[in-house]
Amino acid sequence: MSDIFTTLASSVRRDILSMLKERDMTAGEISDKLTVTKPTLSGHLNILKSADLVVTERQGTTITYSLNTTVVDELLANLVGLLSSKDEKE
Amino acid sequence: MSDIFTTLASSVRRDILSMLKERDMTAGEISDKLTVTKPTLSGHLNILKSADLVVTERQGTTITYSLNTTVVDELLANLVGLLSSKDEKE
DNA sequence: ACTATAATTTGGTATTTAGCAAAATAACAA
DNA sequence: TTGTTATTTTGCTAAATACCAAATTATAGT
Repeated sequence: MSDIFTTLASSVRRDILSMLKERDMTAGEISDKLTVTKPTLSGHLNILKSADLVVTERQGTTITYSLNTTVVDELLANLVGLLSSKDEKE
Repeated sequence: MSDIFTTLASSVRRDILSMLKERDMTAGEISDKLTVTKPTLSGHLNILKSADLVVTERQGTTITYSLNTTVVDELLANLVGLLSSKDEKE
């Protein structure tokens, strides 16, 4: 729960998540859409993977990244728990 | 929208938001509950204020902090927009 | 004006993070 | 095994962030 927020603190990583929300993509395809170099992108992908927000599957020389929808849904539930409510007194 | 995530990246700031979710508190009261020094806390409160997540009201020498519930609700809506859905094809 | 209390600002150091180029690894084909 | 493509790891520098102590501001009481 804790490091998910630091994971989301980067706009590059948020952009990646938005793209993967639409469709699965290889690292190269993601790289084509962003301005950072491939090594930099690879670092971001690693962070997303460590946070369990994405999963990977290798097909030959390419690696396809996809959203881990289960964890993303959990994250949203946690966010709502963190910030909403407060309705106890009114 | 962008810097709200960097604002939430700090556990100290998330703790402050959780506390303010329960009740309004002065800077001193918040400080009593946390391990950081007052100057450090003041910096965090400034960041929360700049992100429009909290509002302040001075009463004499004390300053009371409260959640800006309007903006917090907007934030939650944006988060859901960023991460959920993807249901277009299924 | 003087003192006390609450909170913030200033100035500085240390840790973390993001970024790149160059080198390395993985899978495959010839 | 040599070469090619896709991706990652390594090594490094620059920028951002967090933290604290000391100094400062703001308000109220005497």
